[in-house]
Amino acid sequence: MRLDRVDLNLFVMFDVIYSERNLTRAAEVLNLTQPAVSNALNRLRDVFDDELFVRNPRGMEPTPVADNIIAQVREALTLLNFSLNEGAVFDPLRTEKTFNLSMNDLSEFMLLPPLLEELTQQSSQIKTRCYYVSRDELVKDLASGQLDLAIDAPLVNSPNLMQVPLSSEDYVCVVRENHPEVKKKISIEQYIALDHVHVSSRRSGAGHVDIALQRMGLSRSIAVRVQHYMVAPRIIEHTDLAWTLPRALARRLNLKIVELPFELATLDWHLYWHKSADNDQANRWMRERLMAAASQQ
DNA sequence: CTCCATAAGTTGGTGGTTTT
DNA sequence: AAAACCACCAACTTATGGAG
Repeated sequence: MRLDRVDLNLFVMFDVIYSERNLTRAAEVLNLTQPAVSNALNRLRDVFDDELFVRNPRGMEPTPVADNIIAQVREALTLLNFSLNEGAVFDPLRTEKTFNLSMNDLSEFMLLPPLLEELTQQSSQIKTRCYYVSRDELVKDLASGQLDLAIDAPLVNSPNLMQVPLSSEDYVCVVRENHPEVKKKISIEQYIALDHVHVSSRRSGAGHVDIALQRMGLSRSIAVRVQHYMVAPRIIEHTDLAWTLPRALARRLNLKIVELPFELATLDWHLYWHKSADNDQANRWMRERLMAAASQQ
């Protein structure tokens, strides 16, 4: 078999199938339908004259032949990928690329203004599209290239994802100015006595604050639970509710800030990208911009 | 029920031929 | 030599069958 008779894309598929051990998931990563991958695998089976993957309860398990060639295939793909990015020098001033970023509304609020300010100052043609992708879809979307980067809590783990800590914020409590009970400081008893706003993208389950309180044998009353950070400030303005939030956000609101009367772990955000984008100049450039934006807080 | 394979139909790209 | 045309084929899609 000669190389010029083989579709080199089949090796890309081989790499993904080997990682996923599942043709349906491999298809999602490759942005194809399941039968397309099934057919491609058949073509690859012809090339190697071997089954390459056999179905069993653990998924599509590689044959010894597949195990033998995977390392070389990956090495070759890495080299090809590298030469591809070498050739294309990324010029942020000329590229019209659209970056797709997954982040929640808090990250959007905190990071987009400094990021976009810098982009416009450089009169760059780069466009940004932000939408939140849930954690179970994140790895797939980053792998397929639908997403370039994601910002999330340090919970997402996958061998193919790269990550770097982006920011770390301690929490404070806010109430409206002229709140009848809360003055400059509050005790833990006062904190518990207040009714609270809680922000969480999940529909139920204990949050950060409540887990910390539980450890001390305490609990608080949550009057309203909402999914987005940016609705809470207006709720606080119009009620006597309290809200526990990252300090960097609190500083940007016209609300009374009081220090928490108990220890609470920081809120950490990580930046995620797929390992195939690690050497990509555009991706690397945007990572640096986001890290710079995060450090300006 | 989940996941892979196959069938049938569609489409976009390639190479060969003819026309300008 | 370039452009226009055409026929073919590979690889995709959707729909469906069938194995574990």
